[in-house]
Amino acid sequence: MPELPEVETVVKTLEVMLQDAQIKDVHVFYPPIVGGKVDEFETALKNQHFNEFKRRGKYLLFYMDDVLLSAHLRMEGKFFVEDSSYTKKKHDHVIFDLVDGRRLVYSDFRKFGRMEVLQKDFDLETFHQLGVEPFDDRFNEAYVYNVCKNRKVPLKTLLLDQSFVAGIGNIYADEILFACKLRPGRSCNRITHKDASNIAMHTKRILQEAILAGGTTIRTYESAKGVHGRFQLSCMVHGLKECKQCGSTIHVKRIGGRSSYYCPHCQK
DNA sequence: ACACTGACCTGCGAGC
DNA sequence: TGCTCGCAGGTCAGTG
Repeated sequence: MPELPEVETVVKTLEVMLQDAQIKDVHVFYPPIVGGKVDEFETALKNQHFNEFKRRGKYLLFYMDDVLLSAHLRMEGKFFVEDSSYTKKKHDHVIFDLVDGRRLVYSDFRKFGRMEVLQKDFDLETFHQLGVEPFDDRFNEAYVYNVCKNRKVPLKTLLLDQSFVAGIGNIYADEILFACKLRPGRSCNRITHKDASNIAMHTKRILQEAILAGGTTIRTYESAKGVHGRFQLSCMVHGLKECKQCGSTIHVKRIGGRSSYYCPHCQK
């Protein structure tokens, strides 16, 4: 389940593998992935070079010669760089043939991922209603507190709201709230300035640590052909049965339609 | 404006 | 064994 740190790792890995590579041909096997406009998508990307690699929230951004290609992996989307002998597998939905003979393969067994071609000068500030980046200085105590005091949704729901802050998914939302000692179901408008400060601080810290964990494995990806962005983060609550800190039984509750893990003893 | 729900999709594990 | 059912995940359209 790629969240911000995984997307960051995938972008960095693809940058190493694909810098300056040129697309010779594009094959779309499942049209909804590109919004149904297959011809437009293929035509726009033919002969284009991969010039710059960026990330916005959980979106991958490829700056080409004349256009910007964005990709969202959703839950299961993966990019692989293969050689010319590669044959299409069942869950491959988009294949980019490169001029150097390699193939960039987009594989996604749930068909949830999406790609779109945009203008190069597309305003990323408002891209898909995305909010501030977690590492931006604007994501701070004052910002968190001011948004929270006007909202009544559970904190967990707010952290997953991409227009509040871009890039946090279900796993990190649970981990951030554990670090802040706040229950996921706590209403936004019932937090203190100190809580807001903790949310901003722990969000940055946890995402940064996860990026570093993912980053250390980039070399492995280079030798292998796959680009997974799969990092090993030791979770403190998400997916666990017992709290690592106090041994209490972890509770699982559905909040905002998602499974939310928390320790009833450590989180108030 | 905000809050909530269902659709999208497929593999897998639980229960019958 | 073989079937059905529900869950997992992020985003967005639709509804209240």
